[in-house]
Amino acid sequence: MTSSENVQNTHDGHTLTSGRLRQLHEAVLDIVAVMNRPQRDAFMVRTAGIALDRALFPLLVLVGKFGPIGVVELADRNGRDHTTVSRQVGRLVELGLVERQVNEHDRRIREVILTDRGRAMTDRIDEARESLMRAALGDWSDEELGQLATFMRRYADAILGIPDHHNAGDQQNRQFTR
Amino acid sequence: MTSSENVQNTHDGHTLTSGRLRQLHEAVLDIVAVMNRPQRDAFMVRTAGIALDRALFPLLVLVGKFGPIGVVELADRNGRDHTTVSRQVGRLVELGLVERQVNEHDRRIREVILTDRGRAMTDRIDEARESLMRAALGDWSDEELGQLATFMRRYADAILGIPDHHNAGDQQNRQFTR
DNA sequence: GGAAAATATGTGCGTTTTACACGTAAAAAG
DNA sequence: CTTTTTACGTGTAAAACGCACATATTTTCC
Repeated sequence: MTSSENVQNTHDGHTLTSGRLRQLHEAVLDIVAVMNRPQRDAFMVRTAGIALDRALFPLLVLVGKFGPIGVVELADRNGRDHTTVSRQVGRLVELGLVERQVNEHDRRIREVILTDRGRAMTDRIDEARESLMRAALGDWSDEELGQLATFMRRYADAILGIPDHHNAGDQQNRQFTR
Repeated sequence: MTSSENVQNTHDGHTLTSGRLRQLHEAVLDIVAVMNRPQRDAFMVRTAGIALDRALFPLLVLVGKFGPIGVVELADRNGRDHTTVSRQVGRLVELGLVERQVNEHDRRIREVILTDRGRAMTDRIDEARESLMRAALGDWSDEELGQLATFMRRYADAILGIPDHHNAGDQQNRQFTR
């Protein structure tokens, strides 16, 4: 049952070697590692010139990117329980960086949106990130960048499409805490 | 200073539009979101048939992928302080999933490696992940998959290359806690 | 139309996770 | 060979987190 030569036919006749998938997974792990580096956030926040709790930074960025956005969706994108995110949003409100507003079509949803101050901050963060990305990707050709972006988008959509699923709390909702 | 038409020349004459970079960043955010979903880990762990604390799972996978690996490097890949990871490794040792061994050439480093039991577990996790990936990427052609993997690897290397850097704690080592 | 189920959000509260301060040991730099 | 840097670990206290539970709104279905 070693997987070194494991090959499996897919429904439409293509084959995916384990090796290729592992290679892909390894690259993704590296990317996630970089994105999860706290120093990375720290640099951006410092550039933006504002002190912000570690846990709040990714939320602010997500609100900027995907807002107006509900707490549950925000929690999903952030990989945290919605109760945790709810509290963190509360802190962002206190800091004057975001606001809540009831969704027009579904009054259960209290959308989170950036305030002017929050927008100013994410703008500076975007600039900092863009600067870093330019430095990292400066030697890529325009065509290559286009292909990269296309593949990334397509891959993201593919894995986003995996049924939320498998996991979907069954037996108990409890997490598997030891 | 709006960025809608912001274009900047790079050292070798190419241009990177902000739009393209933003598009790329958004895709990366989606990917990271999926990877960070706790339910995802939960599913894998359940598949592997063993209860494992949430925080321990990513470490086990990293040790399997990159081990033997030192605590500091593990901490970097995991985006946590090395003291945190040190303790978590201790727990993995207690669970009999990993072992520590002093590096032969640098006795400061206590490499972390999988035990047979740990390897058996990561093998099952790998199978579960592979199954998910096949489901998600089953309709990609072999050529496309190759390109995807290549681009991912190249992008990972590019951002891994960003000097650890900018951030590098200066004034104080203290994190920017509020 | 209305009961039942599903979804979105939020608070109480105990647990888990995390990082800073500090110390030791080994290697690298000078 | 002294100084600096790097790797690792423990004490301690705070931050982050999630489950149980409750409310409000929408959706489902008979």
